[in-house]
Amino acid sequence: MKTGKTFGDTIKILREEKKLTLREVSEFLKIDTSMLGKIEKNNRKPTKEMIVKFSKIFNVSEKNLTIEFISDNVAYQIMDEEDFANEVLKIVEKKVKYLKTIKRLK
Amino acid sequence: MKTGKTFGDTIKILREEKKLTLREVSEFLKIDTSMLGKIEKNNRKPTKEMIVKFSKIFNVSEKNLTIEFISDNVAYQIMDEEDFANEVLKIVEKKVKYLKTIKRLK
DNA sequence: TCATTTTGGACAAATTCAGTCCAAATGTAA
DNA sequence: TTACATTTGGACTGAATTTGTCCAAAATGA
Repeated sequence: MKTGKTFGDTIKILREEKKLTLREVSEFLKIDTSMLGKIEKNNRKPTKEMIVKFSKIFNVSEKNLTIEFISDNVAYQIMDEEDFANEVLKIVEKKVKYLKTIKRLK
Repeated sequence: MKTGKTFGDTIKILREEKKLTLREVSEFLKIDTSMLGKIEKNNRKPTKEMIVKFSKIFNVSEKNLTIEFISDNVAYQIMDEEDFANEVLKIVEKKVKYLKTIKRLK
């Protein structure tokens, strides 16, 4: 699985590769067709359960799909704030290290 | 200004350095004392305006404070999902680059 | 043309979040 | 100890955001 542009793109590409319609996939996920359409357009977010099902129906790693999804959120969040994206990422790295240490101590 | 542990920590440290009480600072920000207390404990988020005022009253760079704040959000977001933090960060970097290109083209 | 898929607006329900109020706890100085 | 100020946190309200559905219009395509 390659990291396409956005999470929605990824899902759409996977779906088309398998020659499935929105209706078919949405039925499997037990959500509205329209909802799935919106997810592919990045204006609704999938739940964890949906991601699990996506990984099943498209036969891709659930972990990768999850990573793909989270990064999408983070990327958008960083982007629409300001132009500090790179600086932010550097600090985030430090913070993550810090928080992991904390976590390990508990 | 150094990057202390969390955004709340940073604010608290700055406040104490200036020997100001919660009441004094919250008055300046025009928010409830309790609200400020929660911000220092990271369970309420400051608005942009609050960050501007923080930077004024503590005499620190607004940009750095903003970066500090955004990174905090991102770090927590990444952390509490799963243990994929580092993988996520790598992908985010790519996505940000991608999104920036898009933005530039528009 | 007819049938199916895709798109997107409008909306209700659900969930999350901000901010305030207040009272209890903690600290401090005389 | 007393008196007073500061800090903390629970409970709550209203606002804002988000989710998911319904439906109809647009696109696709055989």
